[in-house]
Amino acid sequence: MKITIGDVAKEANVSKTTVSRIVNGNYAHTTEETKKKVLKTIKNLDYRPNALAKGLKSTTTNVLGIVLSNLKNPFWTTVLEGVEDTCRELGYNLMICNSNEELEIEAEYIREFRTRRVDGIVINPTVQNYDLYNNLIEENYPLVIVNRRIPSLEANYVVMDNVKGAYTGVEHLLNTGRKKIAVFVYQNSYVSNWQERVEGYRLALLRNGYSTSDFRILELEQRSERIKDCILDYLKNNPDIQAVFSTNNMITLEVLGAVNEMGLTIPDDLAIVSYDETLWAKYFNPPLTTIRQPGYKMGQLAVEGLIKSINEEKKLDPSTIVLEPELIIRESSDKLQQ
Amino acid sequence: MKITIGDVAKEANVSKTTVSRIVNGNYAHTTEETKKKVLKTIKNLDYRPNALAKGLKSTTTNVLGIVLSNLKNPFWTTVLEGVEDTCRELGYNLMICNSNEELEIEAEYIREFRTRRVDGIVINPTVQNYDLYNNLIEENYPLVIVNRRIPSLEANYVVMDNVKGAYTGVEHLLNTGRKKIAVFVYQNSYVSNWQERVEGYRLALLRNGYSTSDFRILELEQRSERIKDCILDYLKNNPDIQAVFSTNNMITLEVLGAVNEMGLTIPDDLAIVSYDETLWAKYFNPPLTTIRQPGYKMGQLAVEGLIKSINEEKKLDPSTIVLEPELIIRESSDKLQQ
DNA sequence: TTGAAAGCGCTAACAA
DNA sequence: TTGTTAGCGCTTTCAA
Repeated sequence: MKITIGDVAKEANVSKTTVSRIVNGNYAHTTEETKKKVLKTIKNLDYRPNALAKGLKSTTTNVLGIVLSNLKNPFWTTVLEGVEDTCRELGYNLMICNSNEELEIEAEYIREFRTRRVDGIVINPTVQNYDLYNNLIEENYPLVIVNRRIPSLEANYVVMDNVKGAYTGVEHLLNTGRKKIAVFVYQNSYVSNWQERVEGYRLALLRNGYSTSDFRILELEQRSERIKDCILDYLKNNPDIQAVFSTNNMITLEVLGAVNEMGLTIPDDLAIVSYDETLWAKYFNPPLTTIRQPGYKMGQLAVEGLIKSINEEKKLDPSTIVLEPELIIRESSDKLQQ
Repeated sequence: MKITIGDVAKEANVSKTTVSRIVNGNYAHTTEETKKKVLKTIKNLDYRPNALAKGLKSTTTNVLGIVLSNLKNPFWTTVLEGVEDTCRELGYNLMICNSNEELEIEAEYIREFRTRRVDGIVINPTVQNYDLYNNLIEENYPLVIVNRRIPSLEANYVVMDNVKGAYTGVEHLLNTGRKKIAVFVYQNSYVSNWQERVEGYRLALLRNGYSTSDFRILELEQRSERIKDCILDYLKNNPDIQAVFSTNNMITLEVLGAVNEMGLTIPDDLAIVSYDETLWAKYFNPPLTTIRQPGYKMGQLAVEGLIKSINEEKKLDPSTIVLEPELIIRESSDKLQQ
């Protein structure tokens, strides 16, 4: 039924070795004539090499695995695009899975990737499976961790400068005349990003003459259905707030919902700066000021680094790449009119 | 270095056969004692079966491939979620790639999937590689086509009822008092969906007492940077238009941009109904009336059908599943005030 | 209940 | 330049 390398060899009257060489573009040991002959029979028989057999023999599959934690957030779609494009360019295929922030699923998928002998793994970790990540690194399994840092784990990272992003956003709000600024953030002690963004907020206030008593921090429960209600309560109880710095694009949507419901005007009643540039941000009325993260670039660099460490003979020193976010100023944070 | 089934066998003083049976949960031929012994050594040695070797032998990989055409559109993220979850539930892993609507890339990826012996393929086709799809079907390669129909190709489809979705949306606009309704659509003669949505628009007008002379159809170039300009021109040249039926969520965003720029008020100056419910639709001001497509369900049914046809001995008759869209009414199409 | 042995399709060291 | 041969790690038939 299936055409194998043996069928081609027989048909072309050469050995399997010769066919193998030609299939793999290794023409150095072959006359032009046999090359042509073999190429022709390959075409005639519509021969397709079996990647499983090849992988079994060569212990390399040219497949990479990626573990994401949330498919809904469009930021990850951008990262995935970068990953996918780069894989294609460099001749790799991609296995994808979604841990949905659950430890067990993450562990199961990593195990699965190893069983399938993927050449390397890109992961946005739940952060909580420390032994799992550590194990991978100890066994020298090619791995790049993206977006989140894992405390005290030496590894290859591609992450964003979250402190700087938040700092820039909050300072912009101060510069446009806001004095009472709140930050909205998910509570999750494992994810460094969110703490870093709050840290950026704190720093911006402190370095601009404010004190810790000016901090206004609202922590929200990520999985909750009641996020908008929490935001409504908060805004009603703190009518002096002039601006919200939102650390996540899903939170931003809920803020906008709450603002609509309260009949507030943006930016006069409340200015908004939001993390993550999205497809829709510039189409809102008024358009949203956002902090754009280079997600595509993150995906690209992760794959490039991964493939580099796959190809390297000896273990490389772990490296951390930090990417810079960029503030995109739009009308949701226009200068305050006095 | 790597632990193989042989290492386990040696360590446990049994044959490879016995280990193989136990690894695969086949305990029928084994005493409780050897089972325990083997299970223990597997754990001790941290043995991981090699999926490549297994696949080579059993000619089945438990991997599915999916070819998407556009990662940016959040509709596809939803579909992907359905696909991913269902794969996980049914014990399959997923390879993903993005054709980006390009024929050559689509063909290359399909070839790659076959080389890797994925057990089946889910595809949102560019529609233009007819021979490629036909070839797959002739060779009885498990395949499910989602979202788009390919003319005169008998295959397994999971698609949406686009005529009905558009019909419902346009009729809703008529019912709320609009008489001059335009439809905005991408021009692409290959994609049935868009033609079907225009068809739904036409039908809704005709069945409600309008004639072909009332049709207002704006075709837009998908890859163009000038979409908003085209929309602006159109709206300025046709000031009598009371409502826009947008067949795509990206077009909708451009319409909103144009509306903001012209200073029009929604829904009084212009009502909007848009294809595809999105994360952001309900947070706009005013919230958008949309047509929700069951993308998650589409992904789920595609995978379930695919696995069914993988497991079936004899070839099943091709089946087409049509999913129903749902109109979500919000303020962007509020009743017209006279 | 257990195991020996053949072979899945391919690669590569070595020989010719 | 070309081919022979020995596996890669696993499953499975058949025999013990």
